[in-house]
Amino acid sequence: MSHTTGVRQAQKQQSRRALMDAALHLLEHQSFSSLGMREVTREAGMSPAGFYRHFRDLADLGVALVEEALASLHEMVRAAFKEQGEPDELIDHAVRVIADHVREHRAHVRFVARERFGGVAPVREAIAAELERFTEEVTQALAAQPVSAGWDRADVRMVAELYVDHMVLTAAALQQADAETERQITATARRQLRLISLGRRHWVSG
Amino acid sequence: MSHTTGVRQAQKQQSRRALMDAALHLLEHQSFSSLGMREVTREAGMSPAGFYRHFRDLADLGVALVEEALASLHEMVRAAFKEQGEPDELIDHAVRVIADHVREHRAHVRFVARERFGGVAPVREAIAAELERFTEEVTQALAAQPVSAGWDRADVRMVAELYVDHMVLTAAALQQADAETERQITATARRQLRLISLGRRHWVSG
DNA sequence: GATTTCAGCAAACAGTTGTTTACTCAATGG
DNA sequence: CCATTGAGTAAACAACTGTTTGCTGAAATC
Repeated sequence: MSHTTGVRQAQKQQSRRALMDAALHLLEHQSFSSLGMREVTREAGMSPAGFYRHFRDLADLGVALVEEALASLHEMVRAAFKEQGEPDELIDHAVRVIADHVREHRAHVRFVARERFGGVAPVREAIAAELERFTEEVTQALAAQPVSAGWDRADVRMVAELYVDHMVLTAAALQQADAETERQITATARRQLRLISLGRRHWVSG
Repeated sequence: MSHTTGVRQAQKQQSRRALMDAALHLLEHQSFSSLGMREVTREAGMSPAGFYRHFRDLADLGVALVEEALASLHEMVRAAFKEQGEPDELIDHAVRVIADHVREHRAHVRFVARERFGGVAPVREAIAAELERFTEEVTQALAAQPVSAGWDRADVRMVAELYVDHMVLTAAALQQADAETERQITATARRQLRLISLGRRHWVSG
């Protein structure tokens, strides 16, 4: 067990984490385009030049953050759609899952919400690409539901976009809310989802 | 007519406009928190010190931009709700009004979309306050419609938030779209609004 | 017409920025 | 054990930042 190889890689990855965590921490009070790389390395306890061993750019680090932040979403939706029960119960469950996710990954959520339309093109585009994949996944899940039987694919996709946008916006609102505001937001979100789901059941596609 | 008083104020306001226009122009490629005030004065053709004759802060200028950008919305919604006709026609009209507005005020729309969750607190809060007033206005307009007869005020408000969020998001998407993408976005938006309006008609409040 | 006001300027201020250079020294692999 | 690799450092770089100071000259006031 004394034969340790890969120690070096582990140390490097630890530094990389430190940089990303430092950035994530600083991003709670500012937006990405105002972030300085000296600022990040300072926060991470590293010398400025060391940064270049890990990222070419700050934008490069930003893209890494996007992938990290949105990776967990895919399994989230998969789990949410596997659930079974009354529509209202499914909605309650989905909203609860989102609220939990935000509470556990506040910094990541804030970052995505802020930079979705932010000023740094590579980051913005990475988020768009990831949300696109996400929307496609939701589209497929919705298409498999009995309610969508006989629907145009475009109509299913349209509903998926509505759901995804609503979810992202709810997460963005939750991320900056205290306990009482969180209650209000989730209550409203549940009713909005119920209204949308009502519209779905009465939609005639084609 | 040679007796010119107020010339001074007019010149000052012209410089103020130049500063705001310069900022607005720079904000097409970056976000507000990365904006420098030397950058703004340079773009406006003014010396750095001159800035302080008009604004205390860059944030101060940002808030002024928010008010300018969202001022026109109020008359927009008033006009849209005064219209009469079939629900689908109303939706088509509303979407067209939004698309026109975005085309005519692209920079303002981009600014609001970007800074709604941006990194500069005073700007973010000014947008939130203005959108809140806007949502309240929509709530009242919706409450006056026959469809909302007997509804909880909270339910009406919930629908208003859904509409406003959807409108802002649509505008944000349109602002960075070419002609073909614009067609797709407006087509989707129309269907989404129809689905929501369908949900409204089948909602049982209370 | 003399006096006051005040928008805008030039210059200087101490800090900070991103990037490059030559370096150290521990982990690696033969 | 010895040579190589490469993560992280310290120092220096020109360029830029926001803000203050004293000034100029045209518009405003009396």
